Amino acid sequence: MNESTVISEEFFSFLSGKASTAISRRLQRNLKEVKLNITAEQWSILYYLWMEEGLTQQELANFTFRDKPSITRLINNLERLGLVIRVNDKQDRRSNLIYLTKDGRKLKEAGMEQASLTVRQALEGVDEINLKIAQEILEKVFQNLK
Amino acid sequence: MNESTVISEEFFSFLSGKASTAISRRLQRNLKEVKLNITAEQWSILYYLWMEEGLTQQELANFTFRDKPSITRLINNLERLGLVIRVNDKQDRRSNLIYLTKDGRKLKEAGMEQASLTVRQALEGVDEINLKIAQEILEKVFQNLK
DNA sequence: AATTTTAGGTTGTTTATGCAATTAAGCAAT
DNA sequence: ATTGCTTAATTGCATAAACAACCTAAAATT
Repeated sequence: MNESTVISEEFFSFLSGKASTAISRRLQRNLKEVKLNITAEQWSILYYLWMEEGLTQQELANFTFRDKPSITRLINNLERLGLVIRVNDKQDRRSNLIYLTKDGRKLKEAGMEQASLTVRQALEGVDEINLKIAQEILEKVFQNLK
Repeated sequence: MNESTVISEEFFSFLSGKASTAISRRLQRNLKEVKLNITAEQWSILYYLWMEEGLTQQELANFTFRDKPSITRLINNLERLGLVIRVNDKQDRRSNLIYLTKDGRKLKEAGMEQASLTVRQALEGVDEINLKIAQEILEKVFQNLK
């Protein structure tokens, strides 16, 4: 892209993240449809915990590309909902290790199913090869700016 | 995409909109760098007004894919900053037509320049053809879900 | 060992978001 | 003209975001 890049309407759409906004709204809706009363943001934290428990808040911040205060408050809310608990790390007393509660674990199946549904809905009619290209571009953009 | 779609890490990155988050954070930073004290979201409203004044709040909502309450509050803030004014539409008294103030118009050049800078930074080393593909995929995703 | 620097979390403040419910104006159709 | 439906905008409520400032513990320097 050269110096004289002009911002087009399409480009603006790209820049404004309309697609990802649409995805997260749809996820929210799909979660609600099966009575999972968690937000899309809470889902994104749970997702990493479903993969591996005992992550620190800092690790969650890195995974989800949010700042530390955002994670503090998301964990606060998830803790209030009884879905996760903070466990102080004996090795490094600055850190909290975040674990799922039984209730938190129980949401995994339905939570993943609704996410998978959301992805299917989002990608209907999307060519796999082009999708791969799009992912790479977005990854490149992210690397350029992070 | 078939029924058994598994959510991968990359995919999650796609879903979570890391790229667009990074873009809007960078835009924010770039605006600040030239002493433009507006948020990226405010910028996105001003962008459409710089293109055409006298849009209704509903039109701005459609353009920016936000709901009406969000626009109400963004306009409130922009009005408080003295950058826009609401003018009641004589033809349809339910509508507000949003106009830029002199100060609001003055921001156009610098505002567009910083956005353009942001885009250049985001797309460094990105192939134009693949970029086009990525845009199309995102547009398709948006159409699938909106 | 004492001091400085770095790292993990929290709190405060401002802004933004989504959804639901409301008000007021326009439109339709009897 | 009155009733009912739709549309534009606002308000209330809960959640989330970014940034700065802060606290405490760990690590690094001297």
